[in-house]
Amino acid sequence: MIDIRLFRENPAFLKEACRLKRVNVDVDAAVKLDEQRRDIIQEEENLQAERNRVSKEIGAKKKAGEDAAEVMEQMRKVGDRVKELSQQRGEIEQRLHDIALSIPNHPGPGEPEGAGEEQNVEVAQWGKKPAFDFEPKPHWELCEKLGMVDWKGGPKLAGSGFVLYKGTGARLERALINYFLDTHITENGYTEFFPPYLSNRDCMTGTGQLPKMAEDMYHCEKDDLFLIPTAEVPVTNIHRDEILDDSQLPLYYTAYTACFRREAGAAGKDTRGMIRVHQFNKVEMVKIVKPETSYAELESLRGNAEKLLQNLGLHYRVLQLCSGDISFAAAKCYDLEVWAPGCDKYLEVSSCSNFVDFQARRANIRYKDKETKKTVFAHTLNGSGLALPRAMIAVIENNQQPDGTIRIPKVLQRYMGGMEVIGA
RNA sequence: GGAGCGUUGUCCGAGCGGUUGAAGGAGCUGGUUUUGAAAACCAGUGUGGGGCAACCCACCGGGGGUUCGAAUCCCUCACGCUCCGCCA
Repeated sequence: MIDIRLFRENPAFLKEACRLKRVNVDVDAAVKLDEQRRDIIQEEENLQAERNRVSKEIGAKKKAGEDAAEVMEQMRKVGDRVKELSQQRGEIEQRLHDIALSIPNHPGPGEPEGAGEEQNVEVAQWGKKPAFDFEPKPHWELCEKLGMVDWKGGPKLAGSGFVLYKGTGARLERALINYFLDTHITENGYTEFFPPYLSNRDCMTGTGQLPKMAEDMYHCEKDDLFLIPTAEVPVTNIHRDEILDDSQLPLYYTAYTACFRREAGAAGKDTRGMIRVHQFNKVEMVKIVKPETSYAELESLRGNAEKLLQNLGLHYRVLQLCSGDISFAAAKCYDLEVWAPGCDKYLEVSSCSNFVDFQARRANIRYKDKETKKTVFAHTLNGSGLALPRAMIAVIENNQQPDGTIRIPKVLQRYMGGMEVIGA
């Protein structure tokens, strides 16, 4: 959430954020509401102060055995008026809050401006597209032939957009998850968590999925719980409503979870294979850091994700997202896209974002700064490291051989019981 | 699902309906003492909001109510603990 003080201090900044993120919000209406709110507060608090003062006098009078009926009647009227004002204020604050929640985070200075993905800027590349002396096949054919996925099973069990991995397919998925997690906890200094897959409304609002993304999430009405669309939600919310000690920061957390997305607006896109599905696996990295370090932390976070692709020997490119393509809550974002020769396109396997204080403000994650002795909002970041099944697709399609077998990258072999080739 | 108990500041923990923003600890910060450290002693130390300011207001799990006045009484919801039932 944006700082509501900005409604009176710098509404232009908020309008700019909306314009850059291509979001339409009536900032001027909020500015007016904010003024009304302050007027009411003034009157309300004056009356409360009066009531507090007189009430003490009533106490004193009664103790002295004097009659206080008249002033008590007066104060009853004051109380009624306060109640009235407080109700008015409540309504205004609700509307103000709704508007505040719908204002996106301002992209940091120097972010490329643009309307959509066409304006994203490629900032790095690693490796190159592998050369095949045969026509590389798409993963759905390879998986079918090797019995790695039961393509009928997912739809039969849950519906289209669900995948039933099988045999070496299931094991390869698990190998990638373990490889990613182990790397983060042994080499990159992250602490592993294994959170619930359902989160409550407070968590969803804290990280910014609600109210905007409600349509994209699976919701259990009876319990008012949401299936998490990413581990970012539970992991970032671990410290919701807490004041951390300065010495605890930075916090590096990682978690594997399944992720659930209704993909409400994506009908017809990537329907073939398992590029876009309703349930997928992902290892996520989350950082909670001091403000002055967050942009540097974003670079190292991105480095952690990139290293995984490098060790798998997969060619990828890094995009810096333009203002219109950065997510609602983020200030700066890199996407890592891995090359998939069978699909003949780049696939997004990681999105690394700096949210600065936007999520922290919503989720109320603060820390006590030792130097200034102030309680301030922390900065939060997160990034995939990495998202399945796209990483799996890349491994399969890049390592295929003319006979349809698949070489297993060196770093994964120990997780596959020493297996070197699938289908040999 | 039923019954009982509980939820107070960074943490632990008191709290009769009126001067309690909240006793007492712990922690933290500063000071005295010490060759230095520890200990001891003294002082300070919550969050949010309104106002140029003096200052004022709100906050004792969330929401509502009673009252001139609520951390304290009532209702309700959430969470936690204990016991019972049910299931694994």
